[in-house]
Amino acid sequence: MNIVDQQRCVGRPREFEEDRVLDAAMNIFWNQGYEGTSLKDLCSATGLHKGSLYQAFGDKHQLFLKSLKYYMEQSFKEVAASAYLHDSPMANLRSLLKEITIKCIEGEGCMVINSLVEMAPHDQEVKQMIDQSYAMKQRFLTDLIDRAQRDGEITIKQDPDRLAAVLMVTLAGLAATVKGFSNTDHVSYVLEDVLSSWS
Amino acid sequence: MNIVDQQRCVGRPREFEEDRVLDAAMNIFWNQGYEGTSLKDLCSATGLHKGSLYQAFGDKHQLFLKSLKYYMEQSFKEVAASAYLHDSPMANLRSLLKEITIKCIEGEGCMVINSLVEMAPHDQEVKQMIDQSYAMKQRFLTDLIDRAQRDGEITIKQDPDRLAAVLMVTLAGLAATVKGFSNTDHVSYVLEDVLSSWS
DNA sequence: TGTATTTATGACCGATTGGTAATTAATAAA
DNA sequence: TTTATTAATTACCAATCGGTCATAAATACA
Repeated sequence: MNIVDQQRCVGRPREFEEDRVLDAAMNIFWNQGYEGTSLKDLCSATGLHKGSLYQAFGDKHQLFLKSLKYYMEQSFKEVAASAYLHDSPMANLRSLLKEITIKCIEGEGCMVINSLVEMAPHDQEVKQMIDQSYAMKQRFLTDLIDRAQRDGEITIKQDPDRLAAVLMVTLAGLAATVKGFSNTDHVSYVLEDVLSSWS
Repeated sequence: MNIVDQQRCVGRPREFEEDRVLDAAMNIFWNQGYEGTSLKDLCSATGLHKGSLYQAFGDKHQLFLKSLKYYMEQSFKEVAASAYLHDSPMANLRSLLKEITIKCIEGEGCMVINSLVEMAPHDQEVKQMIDQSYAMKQRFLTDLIDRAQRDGEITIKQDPDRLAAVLMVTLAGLAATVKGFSNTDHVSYVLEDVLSSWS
C-alpha cells in the first residue's frame, strides 16, 4: 500500500534501465531516421532482443514516439538553462541561441527537425508532438524578445511573435543545413547575424 | 551516321517518355522520401514494371539520383525567372524569395531539403549533388545582395556572403517548417521579415 | 518447496524488400 | 522473311522486414 515505494517487485526483475534503452533508441533514430532504422538496428543499439523491446515499449512506432519525447525533454533541459544566465533578456537570448547552435552542430542536426521532415506529413501523432513543442519553444522565444524590446536592446519595430517565428524558422534551417556540411563555420554565425540585424 | 537525328531506332521502341517517368518518380520520392518509397510505389507511380525501370534507369538509388537532379533543374528553372523581372536588385530579390516561398508552400516542402536531412549524412553522392546546388544558389543570392547593397537598397553593413548564408539557412528552415503546418500563414512572411530587417 | 508473475531469449511467421533472369513482343536492317 | 536488337512482362530469388509466440529463467510470495 506504500504509494511512494511502488517499485515493481513481482516476477523476474528487469535487466536494463528504461532511460538507457530510450537513449540508445533515440540516438539511432536520430541519425538514421524512422524508416532507415530496422528492429535489428534497434536491438544491437539497445542490447535488447526484440521480444523484450516489444514487451517493454510496444512496437517500433510506439518506441519511436517515446524516443522522440525523450529527445524533446532532454534537449530542452540541456539548452533552456542558458536562457537564465544573465540579467539582460538580450544576453539570455544570445546565449540560448549560441547554445542551441553548438548542440545542433555537435549532434549533426536535431531529431525533431529530422522527424518533422520525414514523418510529420504522414504521421499525425508525430505531427502533434512536434506542434506542441514548437508552440512552446516559440512562446519561450517570444517572451525573451518581448522583454528585450521593452528594454530597448532590440530596436526593430516588429511584433515579437513574428520575430520569434523568424528565429524558429532559422533554427529549423540550421538543423537541416548542418547535415550537409563537414565544415560548419559558415553556418555557426547565422543566428548571431539575424539577431544583430535587429538592433 | 546522322549525328543530329541520332534517335534510338534499333529494336522495340520505348512506350514511355523518360521525363514523364522521372517526374513521377521525383514526386513520390519528394513526398515519401527515399527509404519510405518502395519499388512497388515507384512502379505504380510511373506505370512501369520494375524490369523496365531497372533497364532504363538502373537500381533504386540511381533512379533517385536522377530524380533529384531532375528536381533541381526543374525547380531552379521555375523560380529563377522571377529574379529578372525588375530593374532594382532588391525588387528582384524580393520577388525571387516570394516565389520560392510560394512554391515551397504549394509543394509542401522541398525535395533537396528532404534529401539533405534524410540522406546527406550517409550518402556521399547525394551530399555532393546538394553541395553543388547549394553553392550555386548561394552565389546567386550573394550577387543580388551585393548589388542591392551598392544601390543602397540594403543598408545593413554586412558581408553579402554572410547575408546570403542567412537567406539560405532561412530558406532551408522554411522548407522544413512547412511540413508541419496546415496553416502556413505564419511562415509565409518570414523571408519578407528577414529582408525588411536589412534596410 | 511449490506457485504466481514477470522478463529474457530465440525460434518462427507471413509479407515485403530490392533485385535478376528468362520469355515474349515489337521494331529496323539485311 | 529472316535476323539483330531493344523493350515489356512476369516468374522468381534470397534477404530482410516488423511482429508473435512458446519456452526458459529469475524473482516474490505462500
